[in-house]
Amino acid sequence: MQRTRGRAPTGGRADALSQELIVEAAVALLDELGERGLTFRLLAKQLKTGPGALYWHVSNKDELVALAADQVLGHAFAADPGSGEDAGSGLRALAVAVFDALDRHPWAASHVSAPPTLANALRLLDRIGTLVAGTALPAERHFEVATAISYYITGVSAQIIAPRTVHDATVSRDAFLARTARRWEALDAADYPFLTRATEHLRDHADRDQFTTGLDLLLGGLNTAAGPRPPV
Amino acid sequence: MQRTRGRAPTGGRADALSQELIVEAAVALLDELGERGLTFRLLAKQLKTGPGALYWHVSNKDELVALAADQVLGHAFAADPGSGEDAGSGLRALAVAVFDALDRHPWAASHVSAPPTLANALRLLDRIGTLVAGTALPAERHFEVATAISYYITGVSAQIIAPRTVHDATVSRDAFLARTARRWEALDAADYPFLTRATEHLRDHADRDQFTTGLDLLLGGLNTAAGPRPPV
DNA sequence: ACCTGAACACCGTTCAAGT
DNA sequence: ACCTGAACACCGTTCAAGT
Repeated sequence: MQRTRGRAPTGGRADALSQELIVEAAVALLDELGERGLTFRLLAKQLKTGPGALYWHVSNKDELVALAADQVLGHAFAADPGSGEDAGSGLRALAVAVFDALDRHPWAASHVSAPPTLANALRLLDRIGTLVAGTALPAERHFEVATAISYYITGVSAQIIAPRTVHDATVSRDAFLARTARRWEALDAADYPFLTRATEHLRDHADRDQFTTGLDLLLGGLNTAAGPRPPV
Repeated sequence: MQRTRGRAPTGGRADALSQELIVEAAVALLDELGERGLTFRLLAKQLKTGPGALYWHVSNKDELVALAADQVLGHAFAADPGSGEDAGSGLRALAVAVFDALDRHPWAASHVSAPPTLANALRLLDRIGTLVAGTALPAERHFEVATAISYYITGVSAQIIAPRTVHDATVSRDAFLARTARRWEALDAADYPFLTRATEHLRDHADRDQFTTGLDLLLGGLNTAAGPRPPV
């Protein structure tokens, strides 16, 4: 299970493999070729070994992709300005940093899963929880609220970002939205009264704004839940 | 693209294939064996044909799974009591119906993707939009708010439900939570001040409550956003 | 128009053998 | 302890041939 950590702990060959090295190379391949493009054969070739060698450091492809996605999640902490402000703005900044990190590595979005078990996912939930704990909310609600926020961040990011991994290779985002808008327009207005009038919004929408709209609703709900006390 | 619809439009053989038949059989196999267990060879055998025949009705496995997931989403409408109440309770009932439908078919959770293009996903967003339109919110915000709610429902459901498809075959949910709780306890309290104290909440938590906690926060935020008018 | 099934071009993963 | 690479047991998908 644990296998090697650390890089060539002394006396190892200079070009020794390690889980870090493998995950790093996997991220690069995933960025370039997507999840289907990542292959143990190809990855092994890049690292100048045989496919079997990789299995000494990761137990299978699922674990490898999960580790790679957690690596991407880690980028968010580098971008996040960190605390120093009130809980509300801290949560918002953190959420946006996660969205942006996943936005740059779309294949990762659908692989950040709950409850967290990997290093950076754990860090994320802990940070959210600590911010929530600095709120007017009663202590017994901290965990459920922190979890709800964490689920929103990763779940909604995945909803918005993951579809890109399917289409982007073949059609551009704009072309996809335009085609979808045309399909909505062609629907029967009696069956779909809302969608048939909403197509211009679909064409114009910015993904990041979609994410923050719901986020602000959720964080706004926090104020309500906490009662009329200092802003969260 | 379009291929056959409808079942044996007259003069067809009684046992003729159709997309509906294929999707129905796929749902059954997905329920039983999960996404990896669904195989064109196996599916063809169940339907007493060769694998090639399926490609006349669906273009590939991705499309088949997407259609199967949309089928599952359709179950939610059967369960939903429907309108007759205010927007807030209507949205809540619809959201919970979707969660429960996905809960019964966990493999589907990660395949409901946005923006909607398939029949039931379209219906869902239209229904949410219609409910939101019956709110005090200004009209120009209807689309973004409806989308935000829709993203919450499918995205957070997927976060909560999808992990089960990975573990359930090997370990039970309780065993997984217990193991995760133990890992959290073993973390350094200085690095993870929140998580190390939260493990009992993790063990006790009910998935469905996690979903509704965030949902109520989000819907509560709607009241704030709409100003002090009649409840949404 | 729709079905058949063999064949192609891959995969992830294992494992005996090496160093 | 770690690496090698051939081999196993599959896949999704295609396509010439049938009805």
